[in-house]
This record gives sequence, C-alpha cells and structure tokens, in this order.
Amino acid sequence: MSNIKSIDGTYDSAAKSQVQREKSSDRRTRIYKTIRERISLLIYPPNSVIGETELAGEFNVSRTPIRSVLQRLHFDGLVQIRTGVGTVVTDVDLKTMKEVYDLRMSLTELSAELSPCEITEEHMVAMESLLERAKNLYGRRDSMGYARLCNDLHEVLMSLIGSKPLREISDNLYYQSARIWVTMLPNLDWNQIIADQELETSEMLAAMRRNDLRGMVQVRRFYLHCVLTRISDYLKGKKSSPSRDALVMSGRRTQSGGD
Amino acid sequence: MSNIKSIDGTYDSAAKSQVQREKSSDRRTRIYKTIRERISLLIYPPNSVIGETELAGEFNVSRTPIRSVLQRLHFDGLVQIRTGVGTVVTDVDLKTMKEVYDLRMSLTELSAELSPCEITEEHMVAMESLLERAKNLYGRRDSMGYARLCNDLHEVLMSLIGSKPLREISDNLYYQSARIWVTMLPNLDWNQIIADQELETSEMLAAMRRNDLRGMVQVRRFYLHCVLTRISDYLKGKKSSPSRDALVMSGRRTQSGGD
DNA sequence: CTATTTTAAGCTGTATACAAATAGTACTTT
DNA sequence: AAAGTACTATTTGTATACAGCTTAAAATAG
Repeated sequence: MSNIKSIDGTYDSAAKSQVQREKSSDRRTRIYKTIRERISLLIYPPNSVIGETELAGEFNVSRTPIRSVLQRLHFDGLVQIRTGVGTVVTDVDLKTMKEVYDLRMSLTELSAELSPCEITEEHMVAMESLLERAKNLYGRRDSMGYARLCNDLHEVLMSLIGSKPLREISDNLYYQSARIWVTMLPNLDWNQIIADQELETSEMLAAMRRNDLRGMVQVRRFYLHCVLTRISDYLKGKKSSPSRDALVMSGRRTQSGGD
Repeated sequence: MSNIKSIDGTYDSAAKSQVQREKSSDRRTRIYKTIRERISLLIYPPNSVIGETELAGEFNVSRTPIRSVLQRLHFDGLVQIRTGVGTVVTDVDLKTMKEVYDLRMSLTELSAELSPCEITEEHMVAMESLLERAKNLYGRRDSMGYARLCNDLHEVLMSLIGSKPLREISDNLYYQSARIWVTMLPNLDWNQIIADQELETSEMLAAMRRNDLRGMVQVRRFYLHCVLTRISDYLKGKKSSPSRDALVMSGRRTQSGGD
C-alpha cells in the first residue's frame, strides 16, 4: 500500500497517477526499438546518417539519452558512429551476410532443442493473422508492409524460444540481416516473394498444429537458406534463384514431434 | 606526409608523435576490457558496486566515457545499473547458468563447422604455454591465476573461430558465465580442478596436433559439461561431482578431422 | 585552369552542473 | 518500544557548453 507514496503535493497528480511518468530506462528502450524498427523498414536505409541532434529534437530529449541508444545500436552492429561525420546505418557485405545467415540457420535448429516452449493457441492465432496479411500483399508492391510482416513473424518465433540467451542472440542476428533482404526486394519478382512467404507461414502453421516444433524450425531453416541463396545469386549477377519448387520440397514431414 | 599536420606550436610534440595520442574509441575499449577482466577475476565480485565517479577518477576521465563503458557492460549482462544506487556486478542464478552453458556447448560444436580456421603453429605454441602454466598451479591455491589461465585459454579458442558473429557471441557468453565458476572454487578440491584443466588443455593440444578441430571442440564441450554439472551439484548441496575419471572418457577419438 | 592550402561548417566526444531517485538514519508519534 | 515519517547523503540520469575531428567548399599560388 505504501507503494504509491503520497509524495510531492503537486495537484497535477491526476495525469501522473494515470501514466505514472515513464521511467528513464523505459524511455530509452522505447526510443531504441523505434530507431531499430526504422532501420529494419528502410526508413533509415543503409549508409544514411541519422544525427544525434535531429533525433534529440524529435523525441524531445537531450543528446545524452540519444547517444546511449545509438551506442547500443552500434554494439548491435546496426550503425557505425564516426567522429565528426555522424551516425551511419551500416551496410553489410556478402561475407558477413553469409556468416550471419549460416549462424541463424544453426541457431534456428537449436531453438527447438534447448528448453523448447510449448506451442499455444495464441501462437497459432497470431500465425493465422500473419498468413492473412501475406495473402493481402499479392499484387501491391508494399516493401514496408512486407518488412513489417517479417518483423512480426520474427517476433512470434522469438516467443517460442525458451532459452533467454538464445532468444536475445537470435533477435540481434535477425535485425543485423533483415534490412539487407528488404533492400533488394525491388529487383525481385514480387508475387513470387509473397508466395514464398505465404508458403513458409502456412507450412509452419501446419507444423504447429501437429505440435511439431522441430518440423517448424526446419521449415524456417530452409526459408533462411533460400533467402541467403537468392541474395548471393543476385549479388553475383545471376538472376536465377531457387523458389517455390524448391520451397515445396521442405514439405517433407520430420515426424519428430507429435504427441 | 601532410598526415602529421604541424598543428599547435607546442614543443612537447616529441611525446605526442611517439604515442600518437590514443583515440577516443580505443580508450573506451581499453577501459571496457579492463573492467570486464576485473569482473572475471573477481576483483569486482558479484553484487559489488563499482561507481562511476570512482572509475572516472582512476582512469582520469569524466563520468561520460565511463558511463558509455558501463552501459556496454550492462548490455553484455555483466552489470546492472540502478538509479540512485550504483552499478552492481550481476550475480547469476542456476537457471540462467544452465541456459548459458547449454548454449555455449552447442556453439562450441558449431565453431568447428561454420567457416573453421586453420590450426597454426602459433596456436599450438600458445597452448603449450597454457599447459605449463596449469602445471605450475598445483598446490598453490591461486584463484586469480587460474581465472587468468581460463581467460587466456578462451582467447586462444576464440582465435580459432572463423565466423565473426559466432566469435563475438561466444566471447560474450564466456564472460557472462566465467566468474560464477571462479566464485565457487574455494569450496572445491583445488588440485583436482587443476588436474582437469591440465587434462583438458593437453587433450586439446593433442587434437590440434592431429589437425582435428572437431575433436578439439568435443573436448571443450565435455569440459563445459563437467563444469556445469559441478556447479549444479554444488548449488544443490551435494558435493560429489564428475571429475578426472569422467574427463578421461572424453579421450574418445572423434576421427573426424585428420588430413 | 589546376593543384594546394586554408577556412569554415557540422558532427561526435568530453566535462560538468543540475535534476531525479534510492537507501539509510535520525526523529517523531503512537 | 515499535512503527512510521521526514531528511540527508550518495548515486545515477539529463541537459548543455565546449573541445576535437572530418569533410567540403573557398581562397590562393603555380
């Protein structure tokens, strides 16, 4: 009861008790996630400079907490802070890209082994929603909507990882690589990409209905493999890439889960 | 040539041109590694507060760069920054401990698969040196010397990981868990611990001489397993733990490497 | 006109004063 | 005596002025 602490006799306590005045660390986390999302959605594309003063003005704070957030993004590998120049959104070379994707593929498999989560009805409802959103993207080339869809799918998958360290690492690796994939969407066949996304989501949903977590991560792993292959092929100039036909192959049932 | 830029007519330029005045980012990295090492060596034990002003005085800088370093350590999970209280070195519960060790075991295996490094003569020389240091620790209970030995062994193993993201993740996970193991050394049989360390090092060295990277990481994996088991057993009150006899079992040759 | 040097604008890095928050301590009240 | 309350010392969080660095434009010498 003494938790509220009738401090300070100010009479504007109405608003205060309503919103409880956001804590400092919460505010920094909010700004961090906001900027990270902007980077993933290409609102801040690679090689663009974002500037501490500009952000400070937008969020109505001084440069100090902004710097704290940008340094965290730097540790995450999302920006590079150059003295006298500004904070630049990092671009990723093919070698790093491959290393990140290879690691993500392995960690995806691991997430089904190390302290796995139980698949709940909520997870499946969320996935059904994502499936609908994917279907609605056919024909309308909406890169940002697609990027948002990928982010939200990622969030559902994160919630299925029981091991906290593994979850945090997977989260970081996702944001390190996600925007690069989105960057090259304009050069690819849009409906094919959406079809792959729909297929991946529906296959994962099917695996979830079988309570087959291992099967689910195998679908994800294969999807990551396909994305990496397309990125490599595109950067090498060849436009050919594995797609639907190859993806369908992932329909092999793992028969490992079940109940 | 215009690199030196005959700026400021001060005549103490001799010292300046010698040391080239440490760059800001380098200084912060140095302070970061220094504090991280102190945490790993228990100079700053878990639950101790380290204080920004104190560190600022020691390193002759203001609180600003110190805060930057401490926030990085916070993202690494090594400290907890509490407003109005201070910066507290984190303690780790058994559940987190197990998650970190399970993940490290899996990642250790991965490091032999994803873009593996070539084992060079330098690596083996370094390992021989570590083996000697281990032998010199028999009888003299020197926890800090042992912790230093573990850190240096870790550094050699990191240099054998080709994938940069995997290397950085492994590095972070090591420092998240290492100090906890050292914390409980006083309650364990010293010579037995040193014997295990010597055995682990010599077996890894043997695998390196066979150019058997997979065999080497299997030794490491089993060592991590033993450490985790001892930690669990100790925290549960049972003093029994698997040791030499069990470790020797890891002598099974993997026959996967070879040349 | 070209190449070099100088200069200036703009950005991040640092130091420092002040605000906010916590925890311990002394004091008051029941 | 015990419980609660106000206070104070200490610490982190924020805002801001200034220093250092980078880049590009402008001035200058050839």
